[in-house]
Amino acid sequence: MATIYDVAKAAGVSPKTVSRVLNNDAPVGAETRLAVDTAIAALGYVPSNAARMMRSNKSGLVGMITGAISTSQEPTLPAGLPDLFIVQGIQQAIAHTGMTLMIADTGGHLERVAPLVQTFLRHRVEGLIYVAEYHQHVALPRIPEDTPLVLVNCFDDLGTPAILPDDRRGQRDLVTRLIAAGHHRIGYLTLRQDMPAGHLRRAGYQDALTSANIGYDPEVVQACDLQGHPSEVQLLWDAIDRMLQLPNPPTVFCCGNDKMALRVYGILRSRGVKVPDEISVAGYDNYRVIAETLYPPLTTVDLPYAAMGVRGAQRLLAMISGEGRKDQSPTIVSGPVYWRNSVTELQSSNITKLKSSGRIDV
Amino acid sequence: MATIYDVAKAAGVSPKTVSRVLNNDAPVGAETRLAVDTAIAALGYVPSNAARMMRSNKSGLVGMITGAISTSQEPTLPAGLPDLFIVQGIQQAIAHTGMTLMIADTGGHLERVAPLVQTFLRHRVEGLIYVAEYHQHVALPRIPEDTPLVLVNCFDDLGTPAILPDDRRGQRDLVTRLIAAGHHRIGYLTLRQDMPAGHLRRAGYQDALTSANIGYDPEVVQACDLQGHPSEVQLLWDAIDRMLQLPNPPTVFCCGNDKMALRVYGILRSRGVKVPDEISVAGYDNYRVIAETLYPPLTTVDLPYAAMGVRGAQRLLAMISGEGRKDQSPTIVSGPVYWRNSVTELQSSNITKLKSSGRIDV
DNA sequence: AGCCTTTATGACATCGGTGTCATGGCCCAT
DNA sequence: ATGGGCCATGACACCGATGTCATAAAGGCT
Repeated sequence: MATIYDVAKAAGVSPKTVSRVLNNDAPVGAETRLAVDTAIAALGYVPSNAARMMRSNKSGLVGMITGAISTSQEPTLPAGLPDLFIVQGIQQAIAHTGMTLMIADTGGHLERVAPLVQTFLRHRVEGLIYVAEYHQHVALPRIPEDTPLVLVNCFDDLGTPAILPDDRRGQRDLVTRLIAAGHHRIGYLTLRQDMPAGHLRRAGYQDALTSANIGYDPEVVQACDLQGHPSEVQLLWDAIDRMLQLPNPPTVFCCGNDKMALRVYGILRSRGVKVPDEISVAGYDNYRVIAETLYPPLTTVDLPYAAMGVRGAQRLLAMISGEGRKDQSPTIVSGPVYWRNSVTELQSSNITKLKSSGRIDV
Repeated sequence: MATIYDVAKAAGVSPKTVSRVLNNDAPVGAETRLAVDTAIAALGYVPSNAARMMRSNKSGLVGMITGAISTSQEPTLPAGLPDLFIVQGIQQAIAHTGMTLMIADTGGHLERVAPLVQTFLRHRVEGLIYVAEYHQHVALPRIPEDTPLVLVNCFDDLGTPAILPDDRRGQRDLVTRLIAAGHHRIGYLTLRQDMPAGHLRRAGYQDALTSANIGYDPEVVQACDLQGHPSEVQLLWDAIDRMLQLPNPPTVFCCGNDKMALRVYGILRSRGVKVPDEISVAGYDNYRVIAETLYPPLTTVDLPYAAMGVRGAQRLLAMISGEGRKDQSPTIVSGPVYWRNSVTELQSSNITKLKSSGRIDV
């Protein structure tokens, strides 16, 4: 690979002048510049970042560690990966500043984080981002104080800056919208309550009911998430059966996520129940392959993964440039409700009001 | 950040001795080694890859460029991203060798490839991988001869090493299996024929018919892919309607991909047709969120994305170490058929025979 | 004309590691 | 005792950029 010395020799100038042409940080004669540019092109010269870094101590690198591109082969784990939109968001925001993103994967093994951090530190990354595959609590090994770190889709006990989805608000917005559409009996098939997403979404469900003065009825709420375990379908089927046989059955099934909604479609139709004519269905995540492909398309709440990635990168970049290093408050990102045809409007009286509040997407 | 000189001073030895301890490339006295290790720990020293690279000219970096993590915001494009399993495979194989993966994204704009390559070259990557989001032909800008390049999920006219899915064989295997299960009238809702996947899969469908001495009937084959255009559902609906009303209707619908199969489930059930009791459905891709979540689970062909990633990385690593640099033949990776409950066995006479041939997964 | 500023360029040191070579003990076989 | 070989260590140059300083020519001002 050609070096700056080769270029200098070919152009008949000093290496320093070549450097000046490259960086445009000092005036260079037009003729000289031309000679240098010609030599660069002829030799196919590309400056070495390593050498540049030796002096400037700026690597232009950001490291990202994730379990999201899970390397694990265990089929028990969810294999969805829309969470990779987070990576997309980060990439986009990082590239925008001319920095380069290095990525590494833990394969779900937290003990692999430390060596990966070590590798990144060797490359003198200017910051680190840790991305979790779903909203969760994490305990990372300690990372040197002077390397900024941002957590995305997860949080820890140390007040490390975190970017989190606003599950509670999202679910509240959706249910509020359902109520506005005339649904006052809202079945809720929840995720596991020991996961932040499950717990927060359910809280949002209750928030919406409370605001609308609708009582919370445990009869129409049931956890149906066994994390992909085969008996999950049976559990769902039974829950739906039970709720439909109530004297006052739900007019809509609100599902813990879109994947569950996909199952619910299948179950309802297998029972000969029409969606949405006889019962409405809503999901959560705006997992597009499901939500947009289902027929009818699914009403759901956007899990703003791409935006979270962008915000995470932005927050990291700010920390790199010295801003807000001590700010420990998490950044909560909320996504809009996507209102599609899986939900029937039972009455449209007060929807206009909601729309003008700006929280509802059409 | 501490340097090797700081460590040397703290340990009372020369920098070179510290280097020897770090690399274990020459004998060091036990006492000295201890002193150095202590100093390293005390100072939190991490060697600089940049400095190391200056001498050795080995960066330990591999660059990956992709349109797969598409940055584009255009909702017209598919937003599925199981193709990111390719990234997972690559990451896994690269990490295994101790190298580090840098990634960049074109956002679907081919003209952004050149500057990204430039960035990678500055970091002196030892090889490059280009990943496409779906099986396609590409024309990349020229890349310096001495930097190995591997294409994954795409190919070009220059004989650049490529890793491709065996769409033809996959579809042939699936249809062969359908025929063995007694399905002799096989409806095929294809992808666009101008895309390699569409064309090859259809060829595989014909291969299987031919082998089984079943005539190809254009009446039961129809392209139903408008790449997410809204009228796609209508097109599918009409095609299904038409085929079901034939005097001799199909006993199974073979779909161009799993996403289409998901739609077909919805359409069939909306028409009151039971899957699989009244008609069977098969997909392609083994897009797990769909295939495993659908009820009943979908029979499909695995698109071996993770394996393709691994193979791509392996091929690149081989080229980096000088092997097979001139080999222009593409690596074709095939995935197994996943036989699930969406297909009814009309007759099971000769299935055992097929199973023992090893091509069928149970 | 004389001085100061600006422009254009080069010499040289430096960043943090590692390859090369040299050096001084020590052990062992002759 | 003595020369050869191994062990343990250090001095020094070098990788490829760039920051600092020096220098020379050109242009502007009094």
